Amino acid sequence: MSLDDRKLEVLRAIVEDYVETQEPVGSKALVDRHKLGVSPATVRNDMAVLEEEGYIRQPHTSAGRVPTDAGYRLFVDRLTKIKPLSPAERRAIERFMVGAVDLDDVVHRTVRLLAQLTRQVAVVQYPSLSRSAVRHLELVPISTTRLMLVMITDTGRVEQRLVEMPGPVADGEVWELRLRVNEKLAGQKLADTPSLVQKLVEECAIERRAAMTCLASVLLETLVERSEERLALAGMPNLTRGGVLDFQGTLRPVLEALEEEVILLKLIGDLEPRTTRVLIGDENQIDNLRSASVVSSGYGPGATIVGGLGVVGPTRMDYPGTIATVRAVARYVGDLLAQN
Amino acid sequence: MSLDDRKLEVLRAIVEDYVETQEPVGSKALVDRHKLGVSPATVRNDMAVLEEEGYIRQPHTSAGRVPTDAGYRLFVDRLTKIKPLSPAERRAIERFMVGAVDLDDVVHRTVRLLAQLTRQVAVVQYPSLSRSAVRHLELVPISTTRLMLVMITDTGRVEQRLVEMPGPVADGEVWELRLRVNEKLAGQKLADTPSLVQKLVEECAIERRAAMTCLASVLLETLVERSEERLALAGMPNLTRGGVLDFQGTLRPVLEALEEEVILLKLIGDLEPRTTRVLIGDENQIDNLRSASVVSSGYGPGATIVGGLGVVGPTRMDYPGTIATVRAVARYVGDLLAQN
DNA sequence: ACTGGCACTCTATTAGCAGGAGTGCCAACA
DNA sequence: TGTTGGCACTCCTGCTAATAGAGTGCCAGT
Repeated sequence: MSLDDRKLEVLRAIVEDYVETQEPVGSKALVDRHKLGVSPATVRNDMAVLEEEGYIRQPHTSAGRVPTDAGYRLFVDRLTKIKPLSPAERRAIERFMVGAVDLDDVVHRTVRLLAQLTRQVAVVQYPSLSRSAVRHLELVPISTTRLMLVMITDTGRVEQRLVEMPGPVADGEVWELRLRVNEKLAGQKLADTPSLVQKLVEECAIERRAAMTCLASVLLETLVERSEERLALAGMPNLTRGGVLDFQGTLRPVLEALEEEVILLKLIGDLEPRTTRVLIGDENQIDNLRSASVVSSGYGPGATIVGGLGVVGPTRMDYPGTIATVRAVARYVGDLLAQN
Repeated sequence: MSLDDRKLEVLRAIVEDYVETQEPVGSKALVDRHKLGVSPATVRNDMAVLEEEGYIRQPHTSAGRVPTDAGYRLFVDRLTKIKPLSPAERRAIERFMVGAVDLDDVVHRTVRLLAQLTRQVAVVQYPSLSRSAVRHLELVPISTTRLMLVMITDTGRVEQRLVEMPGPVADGEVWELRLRVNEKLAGQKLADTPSLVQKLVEECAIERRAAMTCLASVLLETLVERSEERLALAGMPNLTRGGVLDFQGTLRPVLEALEEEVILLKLIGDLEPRTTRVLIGDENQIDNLRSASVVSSGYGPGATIVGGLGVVGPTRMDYPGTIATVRAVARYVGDLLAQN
C-alpha cells in the first residue's frame, strides 16, 4: 500500500509549494492551498509514510517537510505533465532567434535565450566535431613555412589551426596539398578521418611526403585527440536568485564546475535523441554539482544529435517548466540547423 | 600639515592589514604589527586626521578603521612600490604559456594564468579587429549560392561569416572575387577598410557587380559595424573567496557586469600603451561594479596595443601584487605575439 | 608633539523567555 | 480500515537584557 494516489498528490503539492516558497511546507498550509479534501491530520499520516520512504524530510523536528532528491525524482518521473509552452514563450523564442546569421550567432542567442526563459544558468555545446562531417578544408599560406589550416564542417563550425611546415612551401604545392586533402576528407564524418588521414600520407608522392606528414599530424591532433569541443555559457547571475539558500550555503562549487569545460561537456554529453534528461542533486556524478540539478537535451537536425544543451540550477527548480523549455529550445535549434 | 610621512605610513599599514585580515583595524593592532615607533594614542590622532580627509572610515563608532576608495587610491598612487614578481611566479608564467599553439590557445591560457596568479576574475580581450590588419581573405563555396568568408588577421585571429549570394556563383567567379578582394585589402589595417571596400565595388566589372556588392556589405557589417570583439573569462569561483563580505552582500551585480561583454570591453578598452590602469570602486563608470576594482593593461607586440586584459576583484585587493602580475602577463603575451 | 589614562560608545555574544508552527500519537468515529 | 480532532511535545524564531571586549576621543601631563 506504500503509495496510493493521495500520497502522490501530497508529494506533488509539497514539491510545488516548496519550489514556489522556498520554505518547508507543513500539513496545515498544504490543505489550505490545495484542495486535497482531507484534514491536516490525514496529510500528516501520509507525510510520515512519504518520509519513511525517503521522498521528503524535515530540516529539523517540528518543521515542515522538504522534498529529497528522491522526492524530486519521483515527482519528475510520475507526477509531471509536460506543460506546453505559453504562447509568450513561443514568441520569445522566435523573436530571439530570428535573424541569426552564423553558427556562432545561433549558439550565443540560444544560450542567452535559454538562460532568460528558465532563469537558470544555461549551457550550449557547439555542434560536436566528432559528430560532424568535413565540408571543406582550406590551406592559407601565412609565411613561407607556415600554413593556416581552416576546416569547415557541415554543421557550420569553422576551426583553424596553425601548421608549422618542415620547409618552405611553394604556392603550387599548397594548391596540391589542398586538393589531395579535400579529395580524401571532404564529406567524411570526422570520426572516420583518422584512418583516412593515415592513407593520405601513404598515398602521397614522395617529394611531398614530409609536408603531408606534418599536415596530417596537425589534422589528427586538432580534429581527434584534442577533440576541440566548445561551449557557451550564460545566466550566471541567476545563481544568486533565492539567496544562497539553494546550493547549501556556497555557490563556489557550482562556479567551479561551470568553469571546467570538461565537466560541462560530460554533463550534456552522450544524450539520447529526442529525450530530455534530468539529473537531480546526488544523481550527478560531479561532486561539485551535488547540490544542483541539470536538465539537458541533445539537439541536431532531424533525429540526429550534433550537440547538447541544458541548464544548471538548484534542485529546488520548476522541473515541468524547465523541461518543457529546454526541450522546445533544443527542437527549435535542431530545426534551425536542418535548414542549412 | 595635512599629511606628513607618518600619517601616510599609518594609511599604508591600515590598507595592508585590512587587505590581509578583512577586518577593521584598530590603533593597538597597528602598533603591534608594524614598527611605527609611536604609541596607539598617537596613531589614533593620525587616524582622526585621515578620516577627516576621507581616506579611511569606521564602519561604526568604536570599531577599527577601513580604507575608503580614496584611501586605496592614495595607497596605489603614492604608497605602492611595484614589487617585482617572485621567481615562482615568473616560472609559473613560463610553464603555463609554453607550448601555446594557437591564438585561441594563447588567450585561453593567458586568462587562466591571470586568474590563478591573482586569484581574481580574469578577462582577456582577443586582439581587437579594429587594431589588426588583414592578412588574407578566403572564400569557400558552401553551396551554389553560399560562400563562407574567412578572414585571417596579422594577429592570428580567424573570423568567418556566411555570405548569401544573389545568385549561383561559378568556381571561376569565386576565384576572381577572392583575388580582387585580397588585392585590395590584404595588408590593410581593418580600420582603413571601409573606404577600400567601397572602391572595390566601384572598380568591379559590371558582370560581377551584384556579387561583389553582396560580399562588400557582409565585409563591412562583419568587420566594422558589428565590430566583433571577443573575450575570454576565467576565475569566477574566486569571487566567493572571503565570503560575500566583499561586494557588499551580493555578487549579483558583479556577475551581471561580467556577463555583459560590452561592459567588459569598455573596462579594458582604450588603454594607454605600457601602463597599467587601476579603477577603484566608485571610480568605475559601471554601476554594477561600484563595489569592485579593476586592474587592466593593454598588450600587444612592441609598444603597440592590440587588446586589453585585466582582472576584476573586490576593492579590498592586493594592489601591488595584482598590478605587478597584470603588467607582467600583459608584457609576456605581447612578446609572444611579437614572435609570430 | 607625543603619551598614558580614562570614560564612553558601540558591537557581539549569551542567556532566558514567550510565541508559534508543526509534528506524532491516540482515541474516537464512519 | 481509513479518517479525524485533540493534545502534548519539540524545536525554531524573535525579543529582551546583561555582559564582555574592542576601540575610540579627549585631556592633562611630560
